[in-house]
Amino acid sequence: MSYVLSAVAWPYANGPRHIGHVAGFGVPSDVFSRYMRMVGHDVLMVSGTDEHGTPILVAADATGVTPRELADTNNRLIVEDLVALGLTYDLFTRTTTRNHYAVVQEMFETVYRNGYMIEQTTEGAVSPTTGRTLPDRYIEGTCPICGYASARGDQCDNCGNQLDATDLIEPHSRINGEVPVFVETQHFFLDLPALADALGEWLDGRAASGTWRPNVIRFSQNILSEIKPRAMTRDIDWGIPVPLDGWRDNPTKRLYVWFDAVIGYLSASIEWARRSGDPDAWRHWWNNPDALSYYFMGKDNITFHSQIWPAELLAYDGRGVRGGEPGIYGELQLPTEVVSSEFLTMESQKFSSSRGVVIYVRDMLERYQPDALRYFICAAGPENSDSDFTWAEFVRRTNGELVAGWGNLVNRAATMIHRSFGEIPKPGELEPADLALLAQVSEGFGTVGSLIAGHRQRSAIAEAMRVVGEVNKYVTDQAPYKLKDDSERDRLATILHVVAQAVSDCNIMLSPFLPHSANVVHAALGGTGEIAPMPRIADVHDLDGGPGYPVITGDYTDPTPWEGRPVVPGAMVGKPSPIFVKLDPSVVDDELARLRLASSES
RNA sequence: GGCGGGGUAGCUCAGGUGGUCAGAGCACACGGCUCAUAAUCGUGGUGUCGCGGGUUCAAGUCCCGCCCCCGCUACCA
Repeated sequence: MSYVLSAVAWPYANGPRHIGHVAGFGVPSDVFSRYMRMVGHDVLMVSGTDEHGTPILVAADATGVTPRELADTNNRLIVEDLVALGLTYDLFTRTTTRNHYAVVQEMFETVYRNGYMIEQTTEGAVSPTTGRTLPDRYIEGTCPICGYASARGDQCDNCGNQLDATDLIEPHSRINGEVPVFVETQHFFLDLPALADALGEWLDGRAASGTWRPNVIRFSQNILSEIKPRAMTRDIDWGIPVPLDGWRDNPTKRLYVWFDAVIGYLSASIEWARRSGDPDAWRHWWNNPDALSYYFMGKDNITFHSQIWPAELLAYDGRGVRGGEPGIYGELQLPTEVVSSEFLTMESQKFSSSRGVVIYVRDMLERYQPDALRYFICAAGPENSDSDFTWAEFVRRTNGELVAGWGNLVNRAATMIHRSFGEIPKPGELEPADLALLAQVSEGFGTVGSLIAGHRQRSAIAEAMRVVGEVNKYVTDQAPYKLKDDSERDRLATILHVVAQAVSDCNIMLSPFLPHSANVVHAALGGTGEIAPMPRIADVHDLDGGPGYPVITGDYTDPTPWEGRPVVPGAMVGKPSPIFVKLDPSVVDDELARLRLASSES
């Protein structure tokens, strides 16, 4: 068994998250982590909210609060949403903890000492009133090539040409309309070319493993060919101070949000260890060459996980052309696999909070069961290509597959057992049909498991549902409801025992995908305790004297093994109530009307 | 413009390394069953695999050209 790090993308705390976000990083990472625990690995699943950077500063200014206040609000919203979805983080923290600041600064200092942070002078746009850097994207003007009036500082959306902000005719800030001034400014650049060979070697090795999704490895190798130094500091007053003399106390220089955000995987692991009582426990996942690490995200984050983050690690380890020595954390391991998903669209449109094309996790969970959303994401999510969320498809998947396929099987099984015996009956001698069904279910664990391990969750859940279909077929074929004579009582007991066993096993097989209902099904068949662990929110103190904050954590030790588990004859089976809520078809029109309203108001 | 992904039955989509690869689910039709949230089980598919060339004994599956859709394009998380 191995140490497995589930490194889940850090949701940005400039607002609540929508279902596209959790489809990309949330649910897939949780399914994977739950499964890996069930097969016996030591899983550490960490993440948190990413709270630095210009967008949060801008959003805070717009609403008249401090960036910290804005982050506090959104951090708690996001924490509540992710817990409601049942995502089993060992620790979900945030980037504004003192622990994170210290880890980030240690990374920077070591990378700097090893010679991979180079100081350069650049020209940047700043707001004359605030003195803050204006990122190119926040500058608008007329395109010097085609004359389009709303070209951005980085490119023109009309003619597609790449631009420099200084090229724009009549440039102005998209934030407040003022004319930016261009000034010379000093910044630290991560010397990616000095790390390119090591990065390439690592990527080649990962490519050779054949386990990465093809588009992810291809994209990663592609961007390596145009690698150049990249600024890791900003002219901004919201972020982590640069830990060097002359910079540390400069209120206008901070580390780039992406430099610090990816370090969150390490800092969260360290925070988890410190809270666990064994402050060095994180080293099992980070210093151990045999440990495995999987990074889950949407495709817009690939660059940062297959280039920037590994480059930071290589620089920290001293493995670039300039050599060097690791810092106090020792030699840190690079990602085993970058598991990127594509994008979910909404009724064929790109999600857009500003245009009202969106459904927030919170709104979804207020109206529908968390496992209904999880089922949709697992069965139809953007795993290897973009996929579309439509309300019609959501209702169809829920009613036709979850309710009619799986929920109904549980219900018919429990009803028959309850009426005939009131408990799980003792089986008589098993007939070939009984053995054949149990064998199919048993094989399902191997098939479904290897699909989850290979990040093919759509196929995995489809296979599990196919097994569910086999059980439904068995019930129809054996027709236990026709066995009413006393002379048939033994056979009836045997069939219903086999059904109970098969349903119980399917439930374990589905539990990584549908953890909430797994516990309900388990109880309906007379089981005790929970077979799928659930996360909880804990309000904690900052370990180093900062303000307190909520975290997601949980006890996921002693997992249900990934295999069939004998049902216990004699366990009480009461009259069941439906597991899943069947949706009224009017849901489609109602939700589409809601969507139209939201987009017309925006 | 560059890079990437995609165009397969009415709909949603599977189809690593070329030879049962022409498929699944939904929808639809008919039949069975009645334990179950009218749920379930069985039977039924004559599709130019975007278009045009090419390689090959053999191509959705490889090569070239073209058309269309989508995403990304990094100091925006």
